[in-house]
Amino acid sequence: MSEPIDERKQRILKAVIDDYIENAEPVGSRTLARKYDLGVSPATIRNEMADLEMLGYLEHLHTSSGRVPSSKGYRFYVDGLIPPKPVSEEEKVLIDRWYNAKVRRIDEVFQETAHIISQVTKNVSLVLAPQLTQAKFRCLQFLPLDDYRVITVLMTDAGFIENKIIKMPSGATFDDFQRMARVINDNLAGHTLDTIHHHALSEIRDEIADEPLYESSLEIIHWALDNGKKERLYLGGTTQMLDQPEFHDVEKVKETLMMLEEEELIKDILYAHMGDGLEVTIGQENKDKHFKDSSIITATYHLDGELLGTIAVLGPTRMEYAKAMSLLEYMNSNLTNVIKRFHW
Amino acid sequence: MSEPIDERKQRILKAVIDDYIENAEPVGSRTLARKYDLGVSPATIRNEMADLEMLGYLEHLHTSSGRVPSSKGYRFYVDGLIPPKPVSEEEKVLIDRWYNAKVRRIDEVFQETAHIISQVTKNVSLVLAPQLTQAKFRCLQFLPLDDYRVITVLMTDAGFIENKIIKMPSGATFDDFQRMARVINDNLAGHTLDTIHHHALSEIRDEIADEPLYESSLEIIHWALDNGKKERLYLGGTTQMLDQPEFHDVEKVKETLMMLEEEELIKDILYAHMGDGLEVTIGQENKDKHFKDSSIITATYHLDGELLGTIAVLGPTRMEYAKAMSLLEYMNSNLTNVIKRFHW
DNA sequence: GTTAGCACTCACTATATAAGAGTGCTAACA
DNA sequence: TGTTAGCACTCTTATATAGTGAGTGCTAAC
Repeated sequence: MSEPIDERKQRILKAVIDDYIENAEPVGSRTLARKYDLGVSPATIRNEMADLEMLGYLEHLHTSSGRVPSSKGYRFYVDGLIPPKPVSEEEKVLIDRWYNAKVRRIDEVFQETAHIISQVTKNVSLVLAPQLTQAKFRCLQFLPLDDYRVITVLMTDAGFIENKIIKMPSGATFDDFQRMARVINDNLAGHTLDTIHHHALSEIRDEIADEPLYESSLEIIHWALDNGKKERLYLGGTTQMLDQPEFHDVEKVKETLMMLEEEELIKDILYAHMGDGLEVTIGQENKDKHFKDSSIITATYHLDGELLGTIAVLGPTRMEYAKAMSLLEYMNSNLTNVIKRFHW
Repeated sequence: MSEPIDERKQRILKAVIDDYIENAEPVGSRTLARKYDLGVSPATIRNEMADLEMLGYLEHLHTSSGRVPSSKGYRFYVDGLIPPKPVSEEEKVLIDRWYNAKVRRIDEVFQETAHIISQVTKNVSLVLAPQLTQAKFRCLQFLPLDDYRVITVLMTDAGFIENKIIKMPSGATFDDFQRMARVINDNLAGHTLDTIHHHALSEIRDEIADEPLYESSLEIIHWALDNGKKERLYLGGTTQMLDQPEFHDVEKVKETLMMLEEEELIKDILYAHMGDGLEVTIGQENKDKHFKDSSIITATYHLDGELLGTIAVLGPTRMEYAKAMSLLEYMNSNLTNVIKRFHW
C-alpha cells in the first residue's frame, strides 16, 4: 500500500498536483510532458501515473480523462513536496496597513483578520474569537446612570470588557450597588468564568443579605456567565469562494453557505483542532461527511501564553496549501501584536 | 400614456402579477384563463393584455412567450391592487420568541432583526443600526483598571454605551482623570456627537491646563466621535436569496454579493429613503443602475420620537410586496419595544 | 364586444454526429 | 530492463438538426 515512491514519481506527483491546483482540471500525460520539464515522454509519464494511481495517490474520474489527486496524494504533497511560500515583506506591510485603516474596536480585529485571510487565499476563512470561559473574572464595577439605573462593567483577565444597563430594585441606592460590587469581586476575582458555581453564589447571598439586591446580583452574574460562554465566530470570503470553479453550480454554493451558517457545526470543527499549532486536514480525513471534498487548515493563537482562539482557512481540497499555510502562520503570530496594539 | 384602466384590465393585471410573483415565469392568456376566474376567454384576455402592454404595464420578452410586469405595472399593483397581508398573531408570537431566544446584547437585536426579515421574506434584508452622530453626548466616566490604565465608558442619550481601555500619561493619577471627566462632561453634555467642534475643545484645554492630560482627553474625544460616525449595517438572507429562481446563475449571485459587500453604496441607498416611513422603490425607479432589476422596501424606526435607523428588504422586482411591506411595518413598530426590553 | 380558429414565432428538448483529450496496451528501441 | 512510439478505444464536449409546446396576433364569425 504505502511503498516508498521514487524521486521521479514524486516529481510527477508534484507536477500533477501543482497543475490541478492551478487549473482545476484533470491533468493528462501529454499536458504534463509539455508544461513541465520532466525529461521523459508522455508514455513514461502514463506508466508512472498508472503506478501512482495503484498506490492511491491519484484518482481516475472516468476511464479516459486525466488524473486528479486523491486525499492521500494531497497529504503526501503537503507533508513533503510543497515549497515554503513565505508571506512577503510587501504583503506584511499591506496587512499591517489594512489593520490600521479598518480596525477601531477590539472585535473588529477578528472581522478584519477573517477578511484579510479570505482576500489573500480566495477561500473562506474562519476566526474564532477568544473564549471568555477560559478567561478569569477580574472585576465588576458600577457607574451611576440615573436614579434607578446603573451601568455594569465587567472585565476579564485578558482585558475584555462588556457592559450592560440594569435597573436598581426600588429602594436600593447606588451605594448598595457599590457594596454589592465589593462582595462579588471578593468572591469571584481570579476564578475562570466557567468555574463559578453555586457555592460561590450562596456565599454572596449571605454577605449581601438583602433579597432584592441579591436578585440583581444574580442577574448580573448570569449575564457575565452568558457573555463568557458566547465565543464569537467570524466568517470571511463567502463571496470570494465563488471565484473557485468548484462553485460553478448554485446548488453547491447554497449547500456550502447553509453549512457555514451552522455556527455550532463550524465551531466543533475548529475545537477539534484546537491547540495543535498549524494543522491541515484534507478531504477524506475530515470526520464530518459534509467536508469530504474540503480541506481545512487551522492555527491557534495565544496571548501571554494563554490559548485564545483559532483561525482557519476552509476550501476545496484543490487549494493553494503553501500560500494558505504560511499566511495562517503569519497571521497567527501577528494577531497577538495586533490585539495588544488596539486594546492596550 | 397613463389613461385610466378599467376594472377588468385591473383584474387581469393583478392576476398576471400575482401569477408571476408566484411562479417566476412569463404568464400567458391560456394559463390565466385556466387558473383565475376571470369569466372571459383566453382570446379576450389576450386583447386586454395587448392593451396593458401598450399602456406600459406589461412587457414582452420575445415575440411569443407570455407577459411579464413592468416597473410601471408593479407600481400600479403596489399602489392599489395588493390586498393587505398583515402579520398574523402566530407569526408575531414566533418573532417575539425568536428575539427572546437569540438576543443577549443590544447589537444582537439588529442582527436578529435582519435574520427574521430574511427568513420570512426569503430575500436579503438590511438593517442600519442607530447612528450615534445624531445621539447626544450624555456622559463619560472612568474606571480604574490598574496603576497605569483606566477604562473609559461613553454613554449617549439613547442609552448606547461604548468602552475602551486607555493608558494614563506618566505622572497622571486616576484623580486627574476624574477631574478631566468632569471638565469634558460639563462642556459636552447635551451636544450631539456631530456638533462637537474646536471651540469646545479649546475650552476643555483651558480648563484642564495640563498638556499630557489634554492629549489623553483628545484621544478619548476622538474615539467618541469615531464611534458616533460608525453606524453599523447588518445583512441577512444572503443564503435565502439563492432560493429565488432569479439567482440560478452563479454570475448573478456573485455580482449581487459583491454589491452587498460595498457597505457605503448600500448605506447611501438607505439614506436616500430615510425618514419617509414605509417606501417602495421598484426596478427602474432605482437611481443606481445596479438595482434596475431589484426592488427595495425601506422603513425607518424611531425611539422616543427620535429617528434611529432604517430596515429594508432587497429583492428581485418579482417580490411578495404585500408580505414584505406588512412585515417591515410590524418589525418597525416592534423594534422600539425590543430595544427597550433588552437595553433598559 | 367577445370568442373561436389558425398561422406563425420562439424557446426548449432530444438525438445524432463530430472533434478532442486521454488512456492502456503492444511492440520496437537503446 | 526501462523508455518510447503507435494505435485502438473510451468518454466528454460542442454543434447541428428536427420536433414539441406554449404563446401571440389577426381575422372572421357570433
